[in-house]
Parts: sequence; C-alpha cells; structure tokens
Amino acid sequence: MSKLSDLELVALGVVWKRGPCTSYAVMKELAGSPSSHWSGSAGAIYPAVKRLTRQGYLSCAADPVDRRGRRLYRIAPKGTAALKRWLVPPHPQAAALFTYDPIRTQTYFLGVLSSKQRAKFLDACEAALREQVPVVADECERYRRAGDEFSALAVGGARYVIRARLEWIADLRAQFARME
Amino acid sequence: MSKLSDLELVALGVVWKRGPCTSYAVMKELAGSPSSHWSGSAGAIYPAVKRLTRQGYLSCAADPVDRRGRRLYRIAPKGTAALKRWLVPPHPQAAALFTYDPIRTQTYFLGVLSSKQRAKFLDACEAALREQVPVVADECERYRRAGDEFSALAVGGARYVIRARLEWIADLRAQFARME
DNA sequence: CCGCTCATGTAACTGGTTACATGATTTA
DNA sequence: TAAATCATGTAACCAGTTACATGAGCGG
Repeated sequence: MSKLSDLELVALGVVWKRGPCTSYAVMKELAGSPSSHWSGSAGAIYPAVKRLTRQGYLSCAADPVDRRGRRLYRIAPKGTAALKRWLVPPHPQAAALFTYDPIRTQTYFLGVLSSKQRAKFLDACEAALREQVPVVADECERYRRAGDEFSALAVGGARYVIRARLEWIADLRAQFARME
Repeated sequence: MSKLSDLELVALGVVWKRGPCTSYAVMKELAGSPSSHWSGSAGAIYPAVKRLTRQGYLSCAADPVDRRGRRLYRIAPKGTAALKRWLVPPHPQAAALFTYDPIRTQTYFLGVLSSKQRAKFLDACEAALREQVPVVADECERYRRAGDEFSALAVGGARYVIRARLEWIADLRAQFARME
C-alpha cells in the first residue's frame, strides 16, 4: 500500500473514466493533454500501469492478451478506493498549492535584463499566453461535447488562471515602466 | 553547452542575485520558497552547483575552500550570458505555459465522488488556498523590505493566480449544485 | 502494398529524493 | 556546554526521458 504517485493516480483515473482500455490509450490521453506536465511517454506509462496492476489497483482482463496483442485494463475495487481516498480531504498533496509557474520563476531574475529586454520578455509571455486561450476553449468544448462535464470544468480552471496571469503581466508592465 | 535544467538556471539566478555564496545558501533559498516545486534538497543542489562550476557557469573562489570548509561560488560571465539567454525570447520552455495545478488534475475525476464528498473537496481546497493568501503577502513584503523589487513582483504573480483559482472554485461550486 | 496508427515494450541515461554521515561555528 | 545552524557531501533508490525495436491491422 505504498503511496501512489500523481502519474499513477491520474492513470488510474483515466482507466476509471474510460472503462476497460489499453496502456496505449492512457498514454495518448496524457500525451494529448495541453498540459506539458504529462509527457505521456511510453517509458513512463507502461511501467506505471504494470505497477498498478501488480499491486491490485487495476486488473487485466484475460491477462495474456485479447485475440491480438492488446491488454485491456479495468479498474479494480482497490483502485476505485484509492481514487476516492486521493480526492477526499484531507489532501496530502495540499503542499502543492503554491503552483509552479515558469514565468513567475523567471520574473525573479529579470533584473539581469535591460528594461528594453524586459519589455520584450513580457511581450513574448503575453503573446504565448494569449495563444493558449483558444486551445483551452477548444479542449473545454471537446469535453463538453463528449458529455464529460467534470473534465470540461477542470479545463475551465485553466481559463481562470490564464486570465489572471495576463492581468499580472499587465501589472508587471506598469511596474517596470514606473521603475525606469 | 548542454541545455541547463530549470533547477540549474534557478541556482544560477540565485548566485547572481546574492553575489558570492555557498551551495548551502542556494539550498536554503530554494527550501524556504513557499513553492513546493523547489524541494531544496542537498542531493539536488550540491550536484547541480558542481555541474554548473565544471561547465564554467559558476566559478569557485579559491577552489579548495576558504579558511573554514566553505566554498564560495560566484557567477561567471558564461553564467550571466546563460541567464540572459534563458530570459530573452524566444523562450524554449514556452510549452510549460499551461501550468500544472493539482486541484485541476483532481477535478477531472470528481465524478467518482458523491455530491456531498465533492462539496467537501471544494471546501478543503478553498480553505487551503485561503491559507496561502497571507503566506504570499508576507513573502512579498519580505522581498520588498529587502529591496528586491523583482522578487516581490514575481511573488505577486502568485497572488493573482490564487485569487483566480478561488473564483474558479466558486464557479465549480455553483456548477456542481446545478448538476444535482 | 505502402504508410499510418495502434500497441507493447525495453535499455541506457539522467536527475531528483530520502536518508545518512560528518564536523565547524554560533547562540542560548 | 548543549543545541541549533552552517556547511559539505554521498549512496541507494526510484521514476521519468529519450530513443529504439517490433509487429499487427487498416485505409488509401
């Protein structure tokens, strides 16, 4: 009953959501996510699914395979229980509330740039963030059409955050101008 | 001239900001950050600083040590250049714009909970986020008092994001209520 | 039949984590 | 002088990355 990693829990969640599916499907789901946090590499997913199966969180229908080489995994009762435990407070990963933001990280060190370069930095960040807006909207729409309201609402969170980061960048621009 | 990792770049930035300092100081700076992304473990920092030194990004004044066992590192010209290259567009890590948010990740799978449990999930998230507000404010104030305006502004970004996530949670609460 | 996607995996490498070990210096 | 902090590190472990290898099945 070792602690499950984030990746393992998410893989568990994907299998729960999809119903019986292959590791490949899980891999594609994660690889397709706009969040670069989930690389969805085979070298991560296949071992993770195997670990989950060995520990009884997933079960593999007809262990060898089906007619052709596919292994269909489904969530086991222990898996559903683990998923619930992950979501029901208290949340052990509550420490991760102060989320990681690469732009914020870089902002700490903007003093190394000239004010002109700093302005360019902000321009680039703003442009990149604005590009994300339709990506998020599409993703949200896709889920909604698929009838997966929870995922749609989850993606919606990214919309709030992107908007906030854009406001913050506007604020930075003003502050930097004042500093000159 | 291999690509530097985020951790290496941040370590570089910390040395640049502080001026000559020890690996220990870098470690403490990262460990003290409210962002749990930077664990600030010795096993990560010491090897990273060594790599940076070996590759010429940092220089170690009087390599052996000073009078007692301390190694004081300072940023080398190559280090400053790398720092600037990191900050000046185009940003290679622009892919990381869709930031990772553990609450969002969990939201995808909230369908596994009962509506009562879901409400509790939101309560817990909201409470945890609200706890962060003064933490961020303090951190911001600390930097401002220390005269480090850039860091203060960086931390300020977290404030925007936390506020946005709280709004999002309010939205989720409303949506969940509608779903019942 | 060619090429794409589905599907499964592995091997070498890298880098971070935990946990430990050591000793000097500072502060209560 | 005892405890805390400064300071340096290492070793075992683990998980993820990149990159490769293989083959079935399907659409044009």
